Amino acid sequence: MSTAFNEFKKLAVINTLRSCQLFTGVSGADLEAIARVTVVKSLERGEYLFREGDAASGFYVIQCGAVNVHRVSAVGKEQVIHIFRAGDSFAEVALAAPTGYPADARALEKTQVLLVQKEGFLALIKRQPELALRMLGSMSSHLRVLVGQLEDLTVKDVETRLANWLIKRCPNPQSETPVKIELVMAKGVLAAELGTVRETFSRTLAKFRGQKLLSVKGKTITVLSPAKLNALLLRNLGE
Amino acid sequence: MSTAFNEFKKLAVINTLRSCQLFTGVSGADLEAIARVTVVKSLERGEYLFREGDAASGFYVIQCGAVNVHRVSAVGKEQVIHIFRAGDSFAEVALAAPTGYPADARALEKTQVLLVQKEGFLALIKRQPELALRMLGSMSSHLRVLVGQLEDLTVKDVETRLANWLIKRCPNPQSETPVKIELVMAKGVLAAELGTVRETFSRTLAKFRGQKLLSVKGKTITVLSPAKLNALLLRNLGE
DNA sequence: AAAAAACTTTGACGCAGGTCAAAAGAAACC
DNA sequence: GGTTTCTTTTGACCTGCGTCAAAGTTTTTT
Repeated sequence: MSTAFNEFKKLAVINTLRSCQLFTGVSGADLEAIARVTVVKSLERGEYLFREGDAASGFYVIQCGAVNVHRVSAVGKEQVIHIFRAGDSFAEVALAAPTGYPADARALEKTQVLLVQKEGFLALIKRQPELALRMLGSMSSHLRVLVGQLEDLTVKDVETRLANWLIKRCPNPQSETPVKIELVMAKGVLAAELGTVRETFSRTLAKFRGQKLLSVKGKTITVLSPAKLNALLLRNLGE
Repeated sequence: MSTAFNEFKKLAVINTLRSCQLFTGVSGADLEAIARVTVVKSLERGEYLFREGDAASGFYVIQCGAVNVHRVSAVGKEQVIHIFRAGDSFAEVALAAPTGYPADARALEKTQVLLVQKEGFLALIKRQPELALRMLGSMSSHLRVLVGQLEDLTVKDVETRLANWLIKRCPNPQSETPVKIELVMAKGVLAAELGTVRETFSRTLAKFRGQKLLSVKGKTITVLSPAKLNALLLRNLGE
């Protein structure tokens, strides 16, 4: 491999790191140091990045594509923990893990990730406590997401969860003007993310359609009246 | 307050810190430094330590008693995240939180906690990156618990969750000799921790009693044959 | 453009578990 | 000891949602 090519690759890596929430504001020199302990991995659709219990070699930053982090029960049922996309970091848990990864991770499409290797990064931290605080922050936000999921899955019903999901992608939930939402994933994948199955998801969409709250055409969902949907959401939450 | 008394209090604090998983192996000098940014809080049964959204002033270590960390939905339903007891630390998330605490915390009985204050502790970390790594480790294990809960609540049924809970407190799950388990909490509290309600919990106990797997007398549950209960658990998990 | 593969929708059905109501213990308080 | 309050148990009932099966759709492949 030519030196020029390596140089190019390093720049690409640094760019991805910079685009990652986790490293905003980190100096160029530090990013370069991180890049030095980083390797790139390519994944085909459906390929596993790691499985539950695998030795934790580091954490990941997504360059492009999407990764489904989930658990599977003995029955084979898959519980989606989160779907990560370009710029997201995940599996920071690996840094502190004497045990392996606590979940499975599989590419939903052709994906490139950076693996920031555990040993090297830990050495870096010792020199830069600032970095450790960032990791702490990132893990805490993942914790928040999980806590939110817990509530979602146990307290709210599917109708409410879907309404919530839709409203989150409406720029202005008070507005009466229709909003088009383009699904990036297959409907079945979204269903899983919402903690349900294709069929129930489909029915719930149908119900909303019946109430003239939205219209569906392929992968495009049009929320006809965000305000009305939002009202329904609040009503569901409110009692 | 006399100096002697303060000295005594400081020793008690350091002792509690030392007994905490999180700080095993931390040097006496460091513990003392931590104790300096720590304050003691007493709580009556039912009293709230903090509520969701409250400004995060630090994380906690339990000296004695028990704290129920949970979320409540708008409907008022309470989802238990975890019940912490003497020696446990929680709300480490506060260290990295620009936002407030992500959940509620309420004492289940008369309880004393140490509040390790955010600002002071963060300053300490900058001098001792080692500490940051410990926090990372602790948060990662909480994350693991949450991931486990997620699976539990969605994938397994109440019968399986209860069996699992019981088996966990049998010294030897293979054994045929009865094991007495003394409940520390009211049955309703345990039910909530298992993600269900009193009634369903009661019925599930009754079902096990009918199968001669256990007997119940007040707050004492006797697992008549851990081996048989374990078999049931494995069967439930296995297909 | 036809065939194959993958994804969605819809109907029928069953059940785990939540809610309501009422009774019976236990514990706490005067 | 008696009354009040809290906890637990049990029965009756209802419902959200998962499963199975079968018919469309859409996308991909060749």
